[in-house]
Amino acid sequence: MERSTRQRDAIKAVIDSAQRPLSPQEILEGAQTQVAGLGMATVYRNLKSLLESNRLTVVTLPGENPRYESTGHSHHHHFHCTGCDKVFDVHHCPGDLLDIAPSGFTVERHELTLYGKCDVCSATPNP
Amino acid sequence: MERSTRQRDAIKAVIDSAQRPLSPQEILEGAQTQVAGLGMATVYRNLKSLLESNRLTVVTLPGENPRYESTGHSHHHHFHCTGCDKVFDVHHCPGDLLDIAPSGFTVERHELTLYGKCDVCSATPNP
DNA sequence: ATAGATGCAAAGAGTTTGCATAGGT
DNA sequence: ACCTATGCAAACTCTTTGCATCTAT
Repeated sequence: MERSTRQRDAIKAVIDSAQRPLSPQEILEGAQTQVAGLGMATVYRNLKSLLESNRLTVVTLPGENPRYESTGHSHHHHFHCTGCDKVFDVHHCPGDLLDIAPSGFTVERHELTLYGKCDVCSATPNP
Repeated sequence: MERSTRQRDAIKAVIDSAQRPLSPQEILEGAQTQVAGLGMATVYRNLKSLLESNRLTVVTLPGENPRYESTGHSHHHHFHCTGCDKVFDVHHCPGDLLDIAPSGFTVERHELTLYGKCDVCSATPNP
């Protein structure tokens, strides 16, 4: 069975407490404040097992390396602000996308990313 | 100015004639049928310049390496088959996603990816 | 003739894996 | 005691870059 180690607990804690998806590097640095000698391989191994058990979700933005966030939250999407480059959760969903796939195709799930200006950047014409 | 070479022409031709986004490897293999000695570095260099001049679009799917497709296809989305791992264009669109973003947010564009089984994989219970 | 383009190989960046050891159960 | 998890380093994959050569203009 899966053991509870200081490393694993630290990694989970960093991801769970984050307000946004984190890169492996950010996760490493965050967890290293609790477990000094933590290595990147351990981060990746834990990310992998967390992903396989669906406790983690990958967030892939164009041109950027993958980021990871806790699955605990309900189904949601992302809003990528083209002004400040932050990524926000969007908890609404267009739903019912089964009918837009070509006939014969079976839709299992979907990912939606919105691009635009967040509330702050919308209110600030020129940063 | 930009020169017209056999390599560049072959690379463009492969991408333009594809009905789906292609990986650098697929582009290399396709273009090599026309230009035997073509190297991967040349593919990447051309992808880069095509991207910079907006003649190409990156398609970045979670957990996948980037794929490339020619710009100028009308607005569409992607369907990622979890069976054969190919990516298909989806020309329908749920449209009108402005209202699902938080208030104060301005939506400029959106990306939608469907996951499931393509027609071939849907018809083949066990590969 | 000249400057951009190519091919090769080496270099980078990110991620994975083999192996000996530490540590949870 | 057993056996998973870790740390380190090497291996791997994907992408970029340096350099000599080629070639379109």
